[in-house]
Amino acid sequence: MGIIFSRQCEYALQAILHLASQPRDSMTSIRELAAKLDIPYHFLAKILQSLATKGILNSQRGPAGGFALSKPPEEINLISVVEAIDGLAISNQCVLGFPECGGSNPCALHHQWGDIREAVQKMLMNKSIAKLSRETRLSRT
Amino acid sequence: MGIIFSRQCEYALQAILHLASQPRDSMTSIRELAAKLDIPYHFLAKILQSLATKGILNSQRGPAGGFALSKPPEEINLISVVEAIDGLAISNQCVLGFPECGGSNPCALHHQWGDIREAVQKMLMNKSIAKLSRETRLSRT
DNA sequence: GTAATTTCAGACAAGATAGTCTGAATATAT
DNA sequence: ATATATTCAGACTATCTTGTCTGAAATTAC
Ligand code: SF4
Ligand code: SF4
Repeated sequence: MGIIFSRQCEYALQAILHLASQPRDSMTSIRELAAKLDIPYHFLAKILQSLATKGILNSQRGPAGGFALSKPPEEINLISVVEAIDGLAISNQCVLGFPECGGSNPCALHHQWGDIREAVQKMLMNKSIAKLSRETRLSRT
Repeated sequence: MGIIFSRQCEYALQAILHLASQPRDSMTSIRELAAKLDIPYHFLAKILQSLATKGILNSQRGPAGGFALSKPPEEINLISVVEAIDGLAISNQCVLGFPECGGSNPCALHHQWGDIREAVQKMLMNKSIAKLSRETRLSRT
């Protein structure tokens, strides 16, 4: 697992970020993505397939086929990607791992963690792929 | 894995929290801790041993033996526990999982994630076990 | 000194996540 | 039609995390 997202989720974000930098009408193959991003081919394949069935990507078979964003990058925010791969545990579960404690009788950490969690969610919701891609291109070669 | 800390780390925090609620000079056995917190006995044993070798807990063998905090709970902050179990990855690694990117040419997420990361660290550093235990006792039964 | 109770140490098993492999289905180009 | 390039589907392996088991070493009580 990555630091906060699963490995799969990290790969998904990286891939989508790359797709956003490509011309909107073109398809990008797994082969190319895997090579550029240095992600295991077949592992990436599964992740992309999963994103396709969830409606985030379009897929096209055959030569010149591949994947592309299903919506303009302005309309895709990070949280929808995270949710598609990792689910919503990050929004609900307890940081300390206490089993029976939804927050009805919150401990000291709950509020402070709540603030942080909110910040994360806001960040993920407000950041569209478009924004992120634009800013990323500025700084990463 | 838990949501942000490993399962081990969650258990460690729970155990330490419980130890902080016990009289300072008494020892608490693994058996008792495992039962009260509903944590697998031998798994907890390893975690406590690990915390003992790292100097966070004292241990005592034989009947009436067990574990106790090595320092008054005011002097133990959460981050030292997290560091002992999970290491410092949370402080250093990239959220997106990009390999070669320590932040020298940061992407758009880096700064925002940086803010959040700082908030987490501040929270973990400022919250002593004593504080947390006190406030926890108020709200949990 | 013997029995009981505990931590300590390390091997082992189970489960989850990550990654690999093979082949079928589909689309394109010649 | 045939060859080629791709996604699609699913079984399989590897690795890491979590959890279990067994027995030794230490301490206390009698
Ligand atoms: S109140 Fe504390 S223990 Fe309960 S869910 Fe919130 S952070 Fe976890
Ligand atoms: S700049 Fe972006 S990609 Fe690089 S370490 Fe920071 S968050 Fe990760």
